Amino acid sequence: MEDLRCKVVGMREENMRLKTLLQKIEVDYKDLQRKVSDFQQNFKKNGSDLDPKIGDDGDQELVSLRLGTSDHSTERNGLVKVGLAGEAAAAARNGDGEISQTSGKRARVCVRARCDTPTMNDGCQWRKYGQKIAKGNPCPRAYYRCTISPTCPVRKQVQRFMEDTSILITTYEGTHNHPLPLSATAMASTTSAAASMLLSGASASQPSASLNLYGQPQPYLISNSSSNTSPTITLDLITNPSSSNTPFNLYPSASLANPRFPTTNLSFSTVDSNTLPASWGGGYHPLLQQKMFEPPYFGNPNQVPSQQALTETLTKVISSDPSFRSTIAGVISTMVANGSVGKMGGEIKGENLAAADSSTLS
DNA sequence: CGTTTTTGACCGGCGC
DNA sequence: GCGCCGGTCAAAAACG
Repeated sequence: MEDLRCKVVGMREENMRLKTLLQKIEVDYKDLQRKVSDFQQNFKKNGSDLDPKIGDDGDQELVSLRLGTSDHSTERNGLVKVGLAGEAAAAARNGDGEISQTSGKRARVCVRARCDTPTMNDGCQWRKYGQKIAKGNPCPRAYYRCTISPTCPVRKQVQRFMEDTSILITTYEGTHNHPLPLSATAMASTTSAAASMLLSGASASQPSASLNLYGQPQPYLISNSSSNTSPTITLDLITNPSSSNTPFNLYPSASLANPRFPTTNLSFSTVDSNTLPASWGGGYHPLLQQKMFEPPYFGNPNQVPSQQALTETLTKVISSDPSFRSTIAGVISTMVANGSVGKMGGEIKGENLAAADSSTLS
């Protein structure tokens, strides 16, 4: 009983912190947006070789900051239309059919995670349509397509990591052309934000862009072909015992350079948890799942003592890393746009997201 | 009986 | 041009 009261008090404090955090995110986002706007204007004035299509759509917002929500009008109507940003961003940039740097190749988001089940439950419905033994990895690679809509082009590849078969490597490709179930939105948001970040980096021909994540080679190569043919961003959700204390790492440069496209790696490993969320069924970013949206009655008791530390780390990460900020903003904006926040549990709706305004976040 | 999975065949891109 | 390889197709099998 006493324990429960402590937890409730803890949750309230947590909510207050998160509320503050969200306000800070919003302020940072606006600041970032302003900087991007300035950046674009400078480029226009200076006759830069940056893709002229960027920022031409009137609202002075970089595609990359849209975090993968491919259709604003749809979003405003309360439908969630999220997915990998590759096609959406490319389409936005190439409204007249102009070929961008991606050369028609879709951005891929590769999620590496520790998972016991054959596939990660990301909330979507998938139908397996093929399986292959890829060269260099004895573990078969399975091919799935989204079956929520018969016309949905989204595919995913699932393969076990050769050197540690408990690690599941899921590669998403394409953009959902239909509303997603609630449970699938956060994963799609996260991957779409990641893909947006990748494309925002890939679209810039100069390394000076503030969101540029260019040139972060993969520390592990899953197979050498997929990453060679498409720009790929890797979300690493695997605990790395040797990692530093920050749960969010941009991998330092490694020796495996991608010959054709940049590969960006984002690590969401935490020092506290040594398992990946067994299920993405909750549909949240693992960090968010643990820290923001997990109702106390579902909470893992083992995580309670470290919550404050994690919160502090999260705060530090968010305030220090614009890319992660973008990812979180993407998730939050999707939730807000979907009106789904309240369903996600706890006081997050009434208190924590009161300050969140979808029009400013999306 | 409808849906999903399995699995060999096929196709296209790429390197030599 | 040829062979290799990844990705997809589609018929058959399995499943619920």
